[in-house]
Amino acid sequence: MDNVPAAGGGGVDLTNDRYDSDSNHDHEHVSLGRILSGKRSVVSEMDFFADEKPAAASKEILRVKKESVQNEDEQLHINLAALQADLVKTSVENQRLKGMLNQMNSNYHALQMHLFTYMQRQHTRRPGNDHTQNHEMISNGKARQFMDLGQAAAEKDEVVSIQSAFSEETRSKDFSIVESMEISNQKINNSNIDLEKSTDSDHRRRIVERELESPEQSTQLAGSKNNNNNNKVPRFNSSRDVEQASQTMAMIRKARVSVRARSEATMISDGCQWRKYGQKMAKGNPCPRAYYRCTMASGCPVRKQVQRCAQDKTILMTTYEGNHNHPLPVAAMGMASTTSAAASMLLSGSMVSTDHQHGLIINSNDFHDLAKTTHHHPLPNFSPSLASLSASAPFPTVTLDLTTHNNHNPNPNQFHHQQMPLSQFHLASSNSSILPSNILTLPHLFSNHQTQAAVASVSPDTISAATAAITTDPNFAAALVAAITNIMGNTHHQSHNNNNNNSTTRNSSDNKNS
DNA sequence: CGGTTTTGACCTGCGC
DNA sequence: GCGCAGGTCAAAACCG
Repeated sequence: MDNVPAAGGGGVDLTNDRYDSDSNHDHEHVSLGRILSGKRSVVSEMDFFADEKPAAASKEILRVKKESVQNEDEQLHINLAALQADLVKTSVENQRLKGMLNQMNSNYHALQMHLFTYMQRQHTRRPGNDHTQNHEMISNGKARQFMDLGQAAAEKDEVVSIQSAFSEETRSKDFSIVESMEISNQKINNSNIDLEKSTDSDHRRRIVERELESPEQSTQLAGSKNNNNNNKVPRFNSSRDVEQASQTMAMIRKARVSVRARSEATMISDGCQWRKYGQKMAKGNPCPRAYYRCTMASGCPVRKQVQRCAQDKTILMTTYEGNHNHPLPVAAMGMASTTSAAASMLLSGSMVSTDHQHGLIINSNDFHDLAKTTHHHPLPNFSPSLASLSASAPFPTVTLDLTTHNNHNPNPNQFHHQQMPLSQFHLASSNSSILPSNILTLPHLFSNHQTQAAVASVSPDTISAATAAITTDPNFAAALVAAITNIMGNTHHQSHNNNNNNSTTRNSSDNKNS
């Protein structure tokens, strides 16, 4: 290219002046043929002066060059048009997402404020209440309010109206998080109004019971926005339901977040300080399981278990349990929101609907909505490649499997072949030889290409840090409330069905340390 | 010397 | 009631 004189340039004029009188077309063709056939490998300025018909040749070169440039222009225009079309589509999608985000955001915060007010009121009405975490909740503001749902749930007959907003009925296909929050808001509102009028706890209890016994009223409270939701409003019309709700809340306190990630290290650093307090040989796994306790603050209840996968020893399984009772360091908080959003989305009944034939379906588009709604900042470059929710384990366990795409795959092109359809994917019993059979698998929550790339590039350390932070995120408990009540119905059925396949089934071997 | 790790003993829950 | 397995305790060892 550099060797070709510019069209209309001085070089061309110069050759024309010099060789204008000669018009040997054969020679011209020979020269052109040589040029076009590439036999003259380099068309330099020196070549033009040496040739008998450089002017004609250069014109032809210019013509060819011009055609080439035109072709490139056409190609550019096509690409530009495609880009512009993509931009328009993206813009439209952004507008739609913004609208959804705003709506969810406002509802979410309204619910937070109502719940906070409600629980604060309960706290102040019980002078003997020594719930330290309640105190923290009040002192730290709304950031911690959801962390205490578990404690609050101990007062089951007072919190049940909140629970009911996250009923199992959220499994219904068209039951959105916004609707759930609206119902919660209105029910909490109603409870607050009644409670303000009441002066004694018995009266308050009667009010809650009245609410439980009159689901139709609650339905009306949920508003007439969507009549189809009338039959989706929670119904706690028996003491058994209340007891079940109480059990659900107890489970929440025992909820776990588990992460599978590839790592050579014995324990991946997650920004927190841990002290090992035990090690055991677990059944069916030659690798010992290590038990760690958070030592960043005295009395922090968070514990974690670290164990290598029996089938693939490059996979490190880290399970977190409990909520930190202290602020997390930046290192641990960096990716917290995204992972928390993943857990929230996974657990949120609003995102999961029921296909009675195939199990649960989750809409991948909703993840980003919820992530932005609950965390108010762009997603870090972290996403779990696979998440699952154990329904039959003793404790509800969210498992984020980051090994599927966060592997050492030498061929990045295979990446895309592994992807599930972008819009929806089924949650079905896992046949994986690594994942426990009792864990419901949500294949790939994050299906856009950007997040796929992020998954491919994220480091195990970061993953672990993010997961540890899940347990500290105030939204996590809230999401658990929704999710566990959501899956309770399924849980009971599936736990019965899966009892014989439970991965925690014990064998007769003695794994005790000796 | 204080904090952490190791490791055998102990506790608890569950199934038979 | 017994055995098994998971989980925790706590004394000793280890480490910086």
